[in-house]
Amino acid sequence: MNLQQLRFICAVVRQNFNASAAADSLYTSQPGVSKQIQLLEEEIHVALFVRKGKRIIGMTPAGEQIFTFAQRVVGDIENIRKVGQEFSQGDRGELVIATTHTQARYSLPKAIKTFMERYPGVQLRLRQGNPTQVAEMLAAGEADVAIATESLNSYAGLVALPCYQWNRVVITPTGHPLLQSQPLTLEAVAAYPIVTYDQAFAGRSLIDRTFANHSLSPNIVLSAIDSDVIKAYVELGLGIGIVAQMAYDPIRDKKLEVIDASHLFDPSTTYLALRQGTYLRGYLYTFIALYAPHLDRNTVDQALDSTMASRALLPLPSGS
Amino acid sequence: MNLQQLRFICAVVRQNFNASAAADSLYTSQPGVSKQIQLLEEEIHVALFVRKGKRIIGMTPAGEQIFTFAQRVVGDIENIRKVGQEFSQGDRGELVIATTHTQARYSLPKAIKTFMERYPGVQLRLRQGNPTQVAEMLAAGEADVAIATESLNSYAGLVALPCYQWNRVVITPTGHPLLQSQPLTLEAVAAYPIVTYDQAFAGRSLIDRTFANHSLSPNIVLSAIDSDVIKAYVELGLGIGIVAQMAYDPIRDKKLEVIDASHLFDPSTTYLALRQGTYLRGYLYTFIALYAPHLDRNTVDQALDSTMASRALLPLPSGS
DNA sequence: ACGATTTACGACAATCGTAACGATC
DNA sequence: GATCGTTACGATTGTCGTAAATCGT
Repeated sequence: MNLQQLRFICAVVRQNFNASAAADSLYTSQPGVSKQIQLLEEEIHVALFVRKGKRIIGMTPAGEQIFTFAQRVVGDIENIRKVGQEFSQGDRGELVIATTHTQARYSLPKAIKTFMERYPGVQLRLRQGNPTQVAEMLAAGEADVAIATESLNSYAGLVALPCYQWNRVVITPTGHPLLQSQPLTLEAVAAYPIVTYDQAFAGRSLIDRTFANHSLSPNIVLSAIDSDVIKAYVELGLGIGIVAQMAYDPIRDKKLEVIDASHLFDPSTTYLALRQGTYLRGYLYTFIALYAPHLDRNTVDQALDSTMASRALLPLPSGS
Repeated sequence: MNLQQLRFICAVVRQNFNASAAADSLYTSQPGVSKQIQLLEEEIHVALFVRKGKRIIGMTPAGEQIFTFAQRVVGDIENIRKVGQEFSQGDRGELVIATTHTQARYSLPKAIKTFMERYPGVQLRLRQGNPTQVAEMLAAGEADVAIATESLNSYAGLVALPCYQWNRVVITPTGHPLLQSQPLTLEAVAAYPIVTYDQAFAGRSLIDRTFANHSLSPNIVLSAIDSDVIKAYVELGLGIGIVAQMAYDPIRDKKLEVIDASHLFDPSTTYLALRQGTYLRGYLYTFIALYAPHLDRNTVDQALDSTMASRALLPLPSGS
């Protein structure tokens, strides 16, 4: 048995049972992948993959069980590498943050700036996507940490930590009639065409729910992935915008006016997620503390361990 | 990086930082072990072991962290092997039970007999030792399951499941004066020389505690590891015996008389322990259910997982 | 001086990639 | 016919064990 063989298994599964794609993803030849998998199957006398003729189309039950172990092994090898880097070159390395546009653009810059000054040897990479993609990147090991407002809680193998709460503002072109209605009500907002976030982004589901709870059917004329696009279309007069408060910049956004809407919507919470069972580089703790000061090293460790704690002894059965 | 390298690391640690012993335990040459470890250290640019000159005397902090991961990897490789065996030859294999003499002699035979009839292809091995050794055998992966009355709860990485409760009897040579004292009291027992279990065996600590709680200092003239030895010396008239009830056999032990002592001592519980994170062969579940019928497969799985369950989300800090 | 570790070296085995073949959609 | 997987083969690399050298107790 081999590490390579286990890596190949994981890659083939992750590439939807396509051995060629798996080979590409590991920068090796496809025959090598096939052969190693065959060798392993031969060694343990069990078929791991279901083949239809020569095509791999799925896993056997044994394969599924073995896959879970193989995954953990591959992850642990990665962990060992990270420990090595941590001790050999503590403040050099790579930090990959998977996040959404809004976080990358508005909530992260400050922490990232401080971090880069303190760790000039760390290469920072931002990988953007929608919250689901962000969670998947983290789960697949393509990122060290994920930051997003939705979808991070439900993923198995990930631990989500609350970072901060935020609420929304309504933005309008200058001189918009909505600016007169004081105080702002949901009904007033729903009377105008609305531009806001795409489904599954930045608490869009909460916006929908809020309107629905008041039996309102807002006219959402345009939905976009990021706050900047929304602002641009609001500037063009296509409608009023509902965006995260942090996305409004009074200096930059001179052509927009802002009305606080925190009394209309429940606050949303932005989470930071980590993969369970992974070794965290020292500078990652630092970064997390910079971004969310209440998440110090102990708190983070505890949260990651809390899933492993709480040993429960079974009670004795009533009979002798 | 290599599986072999990780195995070597684990072996060296387990052999108290003796590379030669590690090599022997893995049936390979000692230079090979040294070389592979050096190669790994070179690859990750970190010393794993602390050397005094050429002698390995301990681990570096990095080494300790890596060791924990290496251990898990080695365990998972073993798990993969077991899954393979389970699916390729479900009712063939090996079952190693680490247990104490009393369990092996008096509580296990019935379950083992039934088990062997049902699984003629499984090689059963009983490994005996004192409760601490039993726990260590299990933790080291030298046994699949451990059964003992003490010391199984405190071990990290092991999960202990209660099997059954039992109490003690006093045994005497025929015609012993103690047989007249009805009902039996602790004071009466303490008046005679006593033969019972060795320290750390079969609830000996509970016996000591019970006497101590009554401010009695029993005269324990002989302590032995197993019930049979105790019975032999009681037959010789060296004293009265305190043994587990199950160890008294009215047919075999014709030269002994028995007095129930369950009103004098609190019951003891015999536990069955498993290593966390190990794949359990199907027949092991069967065996456990034969031995302790309330421990069915689901119950066991749940107990093994319960340490991993209970995800807890941290509360938000009070300030936004 | 002995036990233990590292270094050196040679034989062997395993792995990898290219090329050709077979099957499937 | 294009994609995907297996087979075949040669070059390279890595691994393992013996023998010798080195270090520390």
